[in-house]
Amino acid sequence: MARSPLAYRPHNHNACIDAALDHARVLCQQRNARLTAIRERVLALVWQSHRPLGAYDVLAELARGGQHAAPPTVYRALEFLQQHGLVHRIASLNAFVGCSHAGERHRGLFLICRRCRNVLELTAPPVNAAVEAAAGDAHFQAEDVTLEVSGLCPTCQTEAVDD
Amino acid sequence: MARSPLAYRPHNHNACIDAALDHARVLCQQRNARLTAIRERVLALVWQSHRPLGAYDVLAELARGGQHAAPPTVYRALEFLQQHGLVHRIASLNAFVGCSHAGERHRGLFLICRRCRNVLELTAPPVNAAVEAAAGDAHFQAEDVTLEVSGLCPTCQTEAVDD
DNA sequence: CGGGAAATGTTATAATGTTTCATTATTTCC
DNA sequence: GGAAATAATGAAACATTATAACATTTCCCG
Repeated sequence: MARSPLAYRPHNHNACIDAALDHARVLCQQRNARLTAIRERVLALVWQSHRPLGAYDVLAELARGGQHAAPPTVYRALEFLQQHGLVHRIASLNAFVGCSHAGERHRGLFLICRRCRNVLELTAPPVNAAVEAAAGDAHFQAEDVTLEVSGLCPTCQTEAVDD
Repeated sequence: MARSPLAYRPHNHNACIDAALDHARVLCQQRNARLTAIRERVLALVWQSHRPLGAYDVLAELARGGQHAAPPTVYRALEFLQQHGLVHRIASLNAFVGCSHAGERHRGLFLICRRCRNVLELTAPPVNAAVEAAAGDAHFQAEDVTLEVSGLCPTCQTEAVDD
């Protein structure tokens, strides 16, 4: 049997964070975008886990680190990170998650476990093709796609009692 | 060339509303669900157009009709309507739209025009199949799917200057 | 170094959604 | 029909998420 995706298994998550930060630094340098201290800090916080983090959770984490900030600061940082494809907003949760395909130009599909709340981001070309086709049939010009699937991850299926 | 979908064209919209209300009444009767005055009123308001309506918009419309109501009233009505598949919540807009496939047990796909804000609901089995397949590959047990496509509807494509 | 753009700080407020408890309506069952 | 149980609504307060507006600082570039 295949192993569960990384996001759903225990793993050395510091490696995830470091990789994401390194990647972000490179990307921003290439684009002449300024990955300032706050932006980097917010990115690190979002990557603290594979669970989406609300803007006010980020705020609270900043405060825990002794860094006072007001909502606009966090929203601005998140907006920057989104624009550069470093985080995604999960509309169904009003929360943000690190992008695991940063820089790749992709259309993400998110598998959100309702039990452990971990999120796995997939790139599924057949899904995108099918969506494009459906939109095309309706003569609709697609720009952005929000595709979020809620359910149970492999780990939680085995123990879910239906909570 | 095929005509645009109904939602994007001028049409006798009162017919939409009436059909939706009739359909809702029948469905609720079959299910022993109580389509109370408020619920029916909210459903009618949501169907006022093919544009999603926010909960507070519904509230304002109720007020315009002389009917005082507090937020929970509206949220409760919307929740009931959702549970019975009579309206859908559009997560990316925090708003609600009438379901055009009420009672059919379906998984909707929403085409949201960013210019005129009309929404067309589609049922696209190939899309659902592709999503299921992608989730299955990740051993993920899908329950709910949020699939919202933002872009330009046929009508607005011809005149969109990029606003 | 100085001028301009970008980023951040700060305060206030808007928009969206929920909790809680009281009250009223509706069904059920004798 | 009438009492008990259940479902629905009313009402007030509050929690959460997001933005507006304007002042200040930082950074880049010449």
